[in-house]
Amino acid sequence: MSSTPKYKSSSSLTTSSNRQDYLKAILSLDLKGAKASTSAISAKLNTQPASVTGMFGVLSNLNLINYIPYKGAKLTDEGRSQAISLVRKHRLWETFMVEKLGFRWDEVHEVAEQLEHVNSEQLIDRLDDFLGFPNFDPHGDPIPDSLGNIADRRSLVVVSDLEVGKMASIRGVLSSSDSFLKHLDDLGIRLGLEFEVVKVYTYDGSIQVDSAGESMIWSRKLVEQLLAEVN
Amino acid sequence: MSSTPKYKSSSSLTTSSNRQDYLKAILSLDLKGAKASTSAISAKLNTQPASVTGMFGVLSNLNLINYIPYKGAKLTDEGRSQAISLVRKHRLWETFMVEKLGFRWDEVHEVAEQLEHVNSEQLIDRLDDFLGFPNFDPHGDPIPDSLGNIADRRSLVVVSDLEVGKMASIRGVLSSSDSFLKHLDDLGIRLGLEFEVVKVYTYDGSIQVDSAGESMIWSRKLVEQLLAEVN
DNA sequence: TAAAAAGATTAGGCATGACTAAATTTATTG
DNA sequence: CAATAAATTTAGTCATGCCTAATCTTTTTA
Repeated sequence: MSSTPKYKSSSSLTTSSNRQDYLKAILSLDLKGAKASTSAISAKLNTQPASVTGMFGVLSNLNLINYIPYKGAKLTDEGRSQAISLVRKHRLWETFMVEKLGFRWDEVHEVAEQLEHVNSEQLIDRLDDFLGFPNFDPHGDPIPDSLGNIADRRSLVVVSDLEVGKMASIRGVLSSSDSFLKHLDDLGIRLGLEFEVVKVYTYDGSIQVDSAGESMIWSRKLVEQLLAEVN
Repeated sequence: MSSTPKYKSSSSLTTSSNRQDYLKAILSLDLKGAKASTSAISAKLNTQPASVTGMFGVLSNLNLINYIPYKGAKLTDEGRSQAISLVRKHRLWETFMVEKLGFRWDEVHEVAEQLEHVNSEQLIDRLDDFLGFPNFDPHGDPIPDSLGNIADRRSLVVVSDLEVGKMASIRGVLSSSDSFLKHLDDLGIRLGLEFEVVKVYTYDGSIQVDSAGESMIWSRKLVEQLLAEVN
């Protein structure tokens, strides 16, 4: 006798936007070293734990996760690959909105949540090209490449940790508060800005930098929230 | 006694992507002067007429259409406004894909169908700005502005109808066949290309044009498929 | 280590949107 | 103008995902 499956599996080629959200949530917990429990996922997605149990059954049948009741879910290779693809899309769209459309770094998340579900590998690869194959998004988070490889975020350093004489480029921020981003705007500090650390004032932790022939002083509070990539 | 509504109305603030598709289909028929019958809509959306009847009930309760059973549907002001907003999004995204990402004019429709459902007026207004507030999409169809005004497509002319001495810019095509678009590519004819009609050869209908200091001859078959805006 | 608390799963519903088959209305035509 | 054909609507289902309430498991704690 054939065993009846506990959960119905849908046989579509593409993973629905809904299911993709679950995969992304599981990946996000996994990267933090946390267990993908039904309660943790339900908190992330604003649903009820019971709904998560149901979806775990579906994703399990689709071989996107390995799910052991009461023990949480783990992404399969295919599930992880799809989740990383979503992260790639999300971060590329955020980069597009900030760099090309002039949005502030804290305004783009929600819209990117929608854009990431647009289904076209060609679109995203061309967007990647259009943006110059960036390695990091406006928040300093690494953008996976088209093969799913993720640059090491550790290659970014907080500007306050840079030594005198170092050349570097602004890549992201640790804080996305409105006042902070406005302040950056006022000082002309944008993504990609190249600069050299000229002097570090140990008295108050501020540093003097040269950028595009101009010299300025950045406060300690400022440089502790700025991420850069050493050139 | 209170009358029970024939169809349930959902009380969400935003119109679901699904319902938006219906509004767009109704608008499209309306612009062609055709009646929005259940069969016509079902053909457009690849569904069954019975499904359309159901959705007409829903849209009617939401005051997005006026629906009289057996008589078809008409958009209300609100319904029309939402449909036009979709068309705007669709055509701006198509323009973006062609002009910025290098897609061909016949490759962009399906992806734009997805992008048009991204919900953010700010996003689309900034995209419009980024693209330079274009009046026509790559197919020569007018792009509604942020207030819903649509330019008159009649301000475009087929290049074969231009008179000698006229300055004009390429704005679209009548055919989107692969071979035609490749041919345009070969000749360096792109959207926005400015040119002047120098001579019309009545013998075979070909015309001589000057563009960016260069002179070339376009065949009759070619110019009958090209749309331009007189400068 | 047994009882209580916390977490997860099952059971039973509901809304959205789609489908098929049957019934009804409108249009066509002999 | 009646009868058939075509179009439309109604009735009854189904899949996806969500919810609440009730029932397990697992973990904590006395």
